[in-house]
Amino acid sequence: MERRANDGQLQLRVRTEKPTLCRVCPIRNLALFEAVEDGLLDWTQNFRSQQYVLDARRLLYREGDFVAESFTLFQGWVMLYKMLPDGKRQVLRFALPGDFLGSRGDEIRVNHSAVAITQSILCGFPQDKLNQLFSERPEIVTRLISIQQRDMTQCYDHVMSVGQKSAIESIACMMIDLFERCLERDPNVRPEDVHFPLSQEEVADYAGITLVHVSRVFKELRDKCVIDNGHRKIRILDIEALHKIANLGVHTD
Amino acid sequence: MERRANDGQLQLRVRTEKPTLCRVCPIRNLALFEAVEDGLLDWTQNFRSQQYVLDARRLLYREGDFVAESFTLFQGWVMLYKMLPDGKRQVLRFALPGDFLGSRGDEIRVNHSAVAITQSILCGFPQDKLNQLFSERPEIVTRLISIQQRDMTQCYDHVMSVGQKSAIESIACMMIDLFERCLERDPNVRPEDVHFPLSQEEVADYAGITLVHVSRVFKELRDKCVIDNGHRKIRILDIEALHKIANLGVHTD
DNA sequence: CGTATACTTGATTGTGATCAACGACGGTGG
DNA sequence: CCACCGTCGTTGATCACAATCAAGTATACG
Repeated sequence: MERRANDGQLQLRVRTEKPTLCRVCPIRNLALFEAVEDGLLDWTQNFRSQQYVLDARRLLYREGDFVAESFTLFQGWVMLYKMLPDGKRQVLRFALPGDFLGSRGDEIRVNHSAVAITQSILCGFPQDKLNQLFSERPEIVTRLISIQQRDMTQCYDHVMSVGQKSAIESIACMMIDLFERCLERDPNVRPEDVHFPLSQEEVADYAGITLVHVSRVFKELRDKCVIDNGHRKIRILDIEALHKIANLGVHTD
Repeated sequence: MERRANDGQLQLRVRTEKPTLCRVCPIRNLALFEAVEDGLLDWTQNFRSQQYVLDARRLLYREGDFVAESFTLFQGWVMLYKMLPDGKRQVLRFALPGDFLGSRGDEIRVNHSAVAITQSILCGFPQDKLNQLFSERPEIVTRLISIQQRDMTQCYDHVMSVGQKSAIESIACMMIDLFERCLERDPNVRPEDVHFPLSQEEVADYAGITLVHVSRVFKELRDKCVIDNGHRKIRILDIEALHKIANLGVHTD
């Protein structure tokens, strides 16, 4: 194995442009503040420390770090992963706009790393302010619990996929999941315009197979006109076909 | 494939013996009420609906069910799993005494099933009472969030294990995890007395390999005097050796 | 004592890993 | 605009880990 030495610097820049406002946030319905009533949004705004920019390939945090801030991903794609001593990498999750990247407070180390796939914008919430917010607005706590439970559900699906499905099934599942999440974020987009900014290596490390094999599976799917792919670009052509391949369970919700 | 048709009835019996008291609960330090101060325990007690008994091999709930109650496992082992249409099963988690089995309320279907491995006792909390409890005791919400985050961390480790590790590494990880959790629950037990009431098929479905292969791996570990196993009984003989085999990451926490 | 469940072992197969080389594309600097 | 280089992707040959198929033995349990 012995792959990339994970030497990217932590490089979260404070965003210099005028920060966007919670009040008019286009992804709020997906995010932690979904539960907040409109009149309160200028107030919750104050609990956000900064908006940050994270360039592609830069680390948001690294396995073992103490992270004293949580984030809502506002724009871009962020990838969560873990590494083994022998250099093998497992991708745990692809975070899309609206997703909450929560730490466990500054006294506990995170057990995974997070890196930007594309240039990303994040809203930062210092842990202490977040705790204060939680104690004052119980509906936000309820929302957090519900977000965590959804994440757990997705993680269970992921375990199922990696543990029991064949390479092609696993990849089909993954494509369907990402596709649906993209549509959810941009309901008006034409399905044929949806694309994922992922390399085959990232797909491989998510699905628990090798990048060589991903290439072969992609070729097969290309030949069947199910997907199209190029340089860090994957496009779904036939979502129905993917569903047939994916071998989904009955209650994937 | 085409395995067992998952036809066990849901069979949660109300426990007839005198219910145990939260106030003197031996596993409270591991459970949801860890955060509750002693003086309040008689009060929290009232939010518990019943204590239940679930016999071995009986289902607590089934994938797709609406579950209107959450549980704290008081005694026994419970297994969470999902199934694929083709009969493949993925075990998601082994719940041990003190673990919280939380539903998402009665309007959302659970995406996995739960079955007792050994006869188990569970404390039941109806969702509405739980919500009331949460609104009155914020420290319990904090505790729930922290439990969920720990569960997430463990699920990430599981994905890593299933996705990137070899069969023997994956099994070694699993044994270490269970061993540590057993010691945590019974700090005074002699390590050589710890054993897991698991069949090789359950181990296989957790690690994402076949039961035949588990048998071969177990034989290898037996030959090296690392574990000992028999009829639904696995015993750790050499935890150090397991650590060497397990290929653990640095920050598994 | 008989039957079901759990486990073992051998033979064979196959999916996906590994090794290796090459090709395509995009970005950068001259 | 072109040459260069690094990243990304493709393809073929070979290998290995674990799956599958198939019988068998032990153990628990009624």
